[in-house]
Amino acid sequence: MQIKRLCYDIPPCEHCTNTSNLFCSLTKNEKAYIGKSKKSNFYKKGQVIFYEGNHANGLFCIYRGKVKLSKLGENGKNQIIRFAKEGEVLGYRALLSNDPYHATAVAMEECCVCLLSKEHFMELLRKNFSLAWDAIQLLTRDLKNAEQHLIDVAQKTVRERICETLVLLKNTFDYDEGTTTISAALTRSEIADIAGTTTETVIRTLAILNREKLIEFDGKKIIILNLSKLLFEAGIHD
Amino acid sequence: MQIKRLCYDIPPCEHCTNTSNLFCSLTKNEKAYIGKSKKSNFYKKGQVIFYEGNHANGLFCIYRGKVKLSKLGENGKNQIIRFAKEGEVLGYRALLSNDPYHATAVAMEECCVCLLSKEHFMELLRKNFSLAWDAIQLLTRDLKNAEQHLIDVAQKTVRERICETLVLLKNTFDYDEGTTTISAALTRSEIADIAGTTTETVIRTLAILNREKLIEFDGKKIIILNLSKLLFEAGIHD
DNA sequence: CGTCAGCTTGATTACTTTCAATTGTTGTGG
DNA sequence: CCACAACAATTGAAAGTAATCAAGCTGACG
Repeated sequence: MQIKRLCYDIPPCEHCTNTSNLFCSLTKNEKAYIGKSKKSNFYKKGQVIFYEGNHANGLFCIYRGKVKLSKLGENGKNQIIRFAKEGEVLGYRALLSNDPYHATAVAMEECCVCLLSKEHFMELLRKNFSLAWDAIQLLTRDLKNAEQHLIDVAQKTVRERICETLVLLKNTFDYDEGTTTISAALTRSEIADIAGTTTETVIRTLAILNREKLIEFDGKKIIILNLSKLLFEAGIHD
Repeated sequence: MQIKRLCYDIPPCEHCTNTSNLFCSLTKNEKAYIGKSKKSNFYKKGQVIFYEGNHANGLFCIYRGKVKLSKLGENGKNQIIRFAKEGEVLGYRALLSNDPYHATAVAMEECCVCLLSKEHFMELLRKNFSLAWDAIQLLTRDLKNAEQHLIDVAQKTVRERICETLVLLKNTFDYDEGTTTISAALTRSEIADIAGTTTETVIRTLAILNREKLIEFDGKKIIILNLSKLLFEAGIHD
């Protein structure tokens, strides 16, 4: 039972070994303060951590696991906005702008997520410039990514977008130890929801990329055989 | 000569009548501080205020005029990211993340833009929580818009996107006094760069919308005849 | 008055989606 | 452990949508 294993050993925030991108510049005391009313929750694959449109009452910090953030279009179609993994925070945007959550967060695998109280977080934010600064850095990063993603979707062909999605998955989740197998196993329909296309087109395109020896399949997982060619095909020429 | 008229009367920041979305919570003294080394510049239609990729050495604050922010895709095609008008700031994202400008800013008409020194801004930011807070609010707003725009481009048809673009233009620039004529005159190719399509398709679609009595043309400008139907066609059902 | 940029229209082509049908996989309860 | 249900992947054919290419038009401006 993987869930049992996860239950062990969730340290208090001040001893958390995750290098959180939001709390990295806090002192031990500050971390302890923010974690005062920490609640750790477990989610199985597919379970929802929060729903788009619902009231935001806390900050989620991923202790273990991968999470996908998605948003519904007017027509009911899902669009995956971004991913988050160990050490990353969720829902900070909603807290900062005092809006409802703008996206739905779903566990992609067994997850352990800590919920930090809105009050403690906001309190510390007011007093601590470096926390506000880190929040700004996070926002600028997300904004940059969102704008880049926008241009990609608007201008690239489906094939390019799918190649780029594979690169994104590799960068976000890394390879399985010692291989070039992307460590996250997504469904074709999830890949479609990132690239902004349909399941069928993803299947056909992946089959072509496979025939072209750019990728290979290992069960549900995807092995990258030729990363540089994939980058080229994705229209990424840096 | 409109440019001559604009030259008159640019007040120091502490007496600026624009309700800036970034400086609204500053005191007079703080505004004076930030405006210490203010330089006001004039741009004619089509002139570039800053280029994507160039080093960011100051904060631009629009005193008069409208500006478009665009970004190049890998294939060289332009994508208009957003617009800005009187009172809005440009380039704050680059300053905050210490990156180069991520977009190119072009004057859409006669503009007067004040350049505030990076040092004074950053200095005040460090000392003044309410300024940092306003920056956070601005970032969350832009992020929300970017994500919404992403979903629109990814999921809507060209027709929906063009309808939505017209609504966006109306919301951003308002009508000409006492009419339903969108006050900004964009080229078809600019509209295409917002909606993520081609000039020809914009022309064809606008012609159809015209035939359907949703819009009308007044020279280069577009008159909205039926806003609620346009909203519906844009897939905006709030 | 010529030129240049923007606008318009038509015809063709390419790409993607949609629909439909089939097979494969996984997890659950009897 | 098997049967079954639910979900995921696959394949093919048909339909639609928008991009591309090519050509002519219009209006502003030096």
